[in-house]
Amino acid sequence: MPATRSQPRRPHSGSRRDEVARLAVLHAADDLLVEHGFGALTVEAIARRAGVAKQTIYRWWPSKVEILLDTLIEDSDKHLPVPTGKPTAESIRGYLHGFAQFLADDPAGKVLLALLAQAQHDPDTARRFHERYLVPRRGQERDLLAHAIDAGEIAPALGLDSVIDALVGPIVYGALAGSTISRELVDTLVDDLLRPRPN
Amino acid sequence: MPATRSQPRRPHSGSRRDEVARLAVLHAADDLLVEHGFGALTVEAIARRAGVAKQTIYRWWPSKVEILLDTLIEDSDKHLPVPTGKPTAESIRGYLHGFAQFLADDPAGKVLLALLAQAQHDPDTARRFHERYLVPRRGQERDLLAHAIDAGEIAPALGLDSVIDALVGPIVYGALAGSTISRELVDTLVDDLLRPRPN
Amino acid sequence: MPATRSQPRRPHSGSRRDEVARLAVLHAADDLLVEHGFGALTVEAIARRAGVAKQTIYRWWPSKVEILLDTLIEDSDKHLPVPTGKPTAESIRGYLHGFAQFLADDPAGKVLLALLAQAQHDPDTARRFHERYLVPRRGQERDLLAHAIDAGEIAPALGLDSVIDALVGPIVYGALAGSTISRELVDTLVDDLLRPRPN
Amino acid sequence: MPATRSQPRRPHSGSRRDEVARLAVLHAADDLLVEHGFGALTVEAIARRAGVAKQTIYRWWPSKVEILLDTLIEDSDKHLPVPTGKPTAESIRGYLHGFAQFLADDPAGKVLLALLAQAQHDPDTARRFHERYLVPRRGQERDLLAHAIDAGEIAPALGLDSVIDALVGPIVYGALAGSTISRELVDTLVDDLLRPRPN
DNA sequence: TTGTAAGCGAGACGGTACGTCCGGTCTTCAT
DNA sequence: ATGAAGACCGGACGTACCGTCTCGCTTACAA
Repeated sequence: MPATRSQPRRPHSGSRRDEVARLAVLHAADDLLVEHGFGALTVEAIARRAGVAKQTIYRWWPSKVEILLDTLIEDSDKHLPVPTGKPTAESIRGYLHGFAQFLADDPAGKVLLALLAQAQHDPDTARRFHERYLVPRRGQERDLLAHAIDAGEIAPALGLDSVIDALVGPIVYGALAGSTISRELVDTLVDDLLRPRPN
Repeated sequence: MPATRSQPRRPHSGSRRDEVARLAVLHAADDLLVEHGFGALTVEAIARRAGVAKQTIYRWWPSKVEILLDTLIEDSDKHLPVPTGKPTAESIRGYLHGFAQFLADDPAGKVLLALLAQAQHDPDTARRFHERYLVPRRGQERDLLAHAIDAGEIAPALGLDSVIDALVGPIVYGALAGSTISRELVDTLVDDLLRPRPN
Repeated sequence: MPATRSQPRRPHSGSRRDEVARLAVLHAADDLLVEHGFGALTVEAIARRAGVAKQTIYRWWPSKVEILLDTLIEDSDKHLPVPTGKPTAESIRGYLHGFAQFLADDPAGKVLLALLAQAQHDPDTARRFHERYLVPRRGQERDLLAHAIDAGEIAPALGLDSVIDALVGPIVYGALAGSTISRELVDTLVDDLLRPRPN
Repeated sequence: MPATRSQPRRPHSGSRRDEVARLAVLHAADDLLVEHGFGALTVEAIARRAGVAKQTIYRWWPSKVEILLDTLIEDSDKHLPVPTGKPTAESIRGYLHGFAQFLADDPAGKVLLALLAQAQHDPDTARRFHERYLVPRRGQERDLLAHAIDAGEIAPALGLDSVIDALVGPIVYGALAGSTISRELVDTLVDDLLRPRPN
């Protein structure tokens, strides 16, 4: 019986979705993941931390994975946009360095890794992670490379998807395995795979 | 009345560790993982499937992750040995193709992916997975490359770990993301990263 | 195209209490109780069944118990009035037989039993049930007997409340326990307790 | 993470049912009912109060009603046995007075009333309450009266069940309605219904 | 004629309890 | 000593209602 609570009880928004609650959930999930890992990321803990009823979470998200997808999509568009300006080899290189740093340092990078991991454990997660994140981002990346090819900036010997796998794979794998990917490695990959010497 | 002892009831061994039970647990874990995914891989389910008491599992393995590690190490040494004979660029290429196929088709490959995933969720898993699998195998792979360099078969421009990350990363990432890594991609990586043209 | 207004949508009444909604709630509560028992009698279910917003219920009734009290009082005055005409032993006997039948067959009888039951679980219900139902009715019954005594129709050996308890108790208890009270029992009680033979 | 608990953790009993836990549950249920009413009698509260896991309750009792039935049967056999010795009118009278007091003062009396109430709300409760309590006890009471008739101690004008309803009904109804049944009422009922004057 | 005030259906909100599942620890008993 | 069996505490799951609230609409009455 928590009758001693004196503060005036944040009024809720009525019959429209409560944006405050929505953000509280997203941030609580993010924080819990970063602070205590995916294992501690239970719906109950999120609700507790966000100061929100469990039902409010279940009303809007079918699973905690969708919560993470929401935060990942927002943050990844914000912190790691795929370059859209004039496509140069340098902008691609910069994007890849940014990606490595995103995975290593940004909370949203942990979210990405957690989702990629959870996708191995649960087919539904895999499907949704592909639909909502991997496929759209892969599309943007393909565009980036295609435009750079059109502009004559790069001339990869492999198909677009293969090149992207070859560039992104080591970065992601390094983050998963806990090793740090050297800047040199990324640079070498860019040099070797995107601008094969013409001879 | 001959039927009082209705079924033969495999007798257990008394005071030595029961090898039958050990194998039953390993196989049950493997089967459950392949058939129903990591999410269905509970200790209770393993015990049920193996026809073994839960306590028998906890007596010998501190967690289900160690069970998977046991199966992974046995199977991976058996199905995907790191080449130890005369080191050639071709044997390395063969090893990488074998690795891709191992991840795609072999049940033990699913175990590897599951452990790599679980390592993202749980620091203990990460530590043990590194200690027992990643580090030893990385050591063998480093030896492989070092011997090939000594033999003049390859001449990578990057450090050993970076090269391995660059070669293995795309394969693992492809398996994680569900895409199929083309043989061509592996070949190109081998060509570009291990035998840079001397120009 | 006459069908744009697909269903007529009963308009509500504006700034006065909506009598249609009031009756819908009372009937919904009654029906739910009879059809699915008190356990299914939730405010949400009543609102759903009555086609009424939950808030409309909470605006007018402090609890579902008050809804039941409203229906009980209306129905019990209508279906089981305490006789007020010339008081005879026979009218008392008839009232008791009517009471037994009311409990056994009338939906409002189920409401009475449910409230008597709920009063055991919740002191507020007990208080309100006494105030609004038991006490007034007991008063009418006491008047009935008092007038019959004045008229020389009966001569009970016990106080009024005790006699009423002795007459009504078995009927109620029979209904609660699910047994059927025989007409003979009621008749015997009336004979023995109201008209003790003078010798 | 309640890691500060210093007390040595009552060890549990292994693969046999834990009698300590069983009694803790029964007493917790009883206490909660008496102290805070049936409304506060949730399975979670019982578990909390008994210091027992919820699952331990669900393992042994299908519902909280069965818990109450267990306590009622034990206590009611102990505190209010149906007389079995030489059957006299006086022993019957004593039993009825004891019954009135049991309902008014004994915690187990509250349990009986709560179950009788809950039986009105839920058919399953009704069925089990009849099977496990009402029917057996009614059988004993019928035996008591039958023996007393055989012994010439009483000579009721009604059938056994009707007599019992007439005697017990007012007592139970009084307890339900919160009124106190006078000793005089019980005595009068015994006199009038069991020993009709022979004229 | 037009505020304005109240009632209305709808439904989101913070909570509590439900009954189930599994984790990891413990004890008993047969082998 | 080992292993099968299974009870135990703990705690998360996803659902159902609770009682409160705000929204946008409709209607009736008063200015």
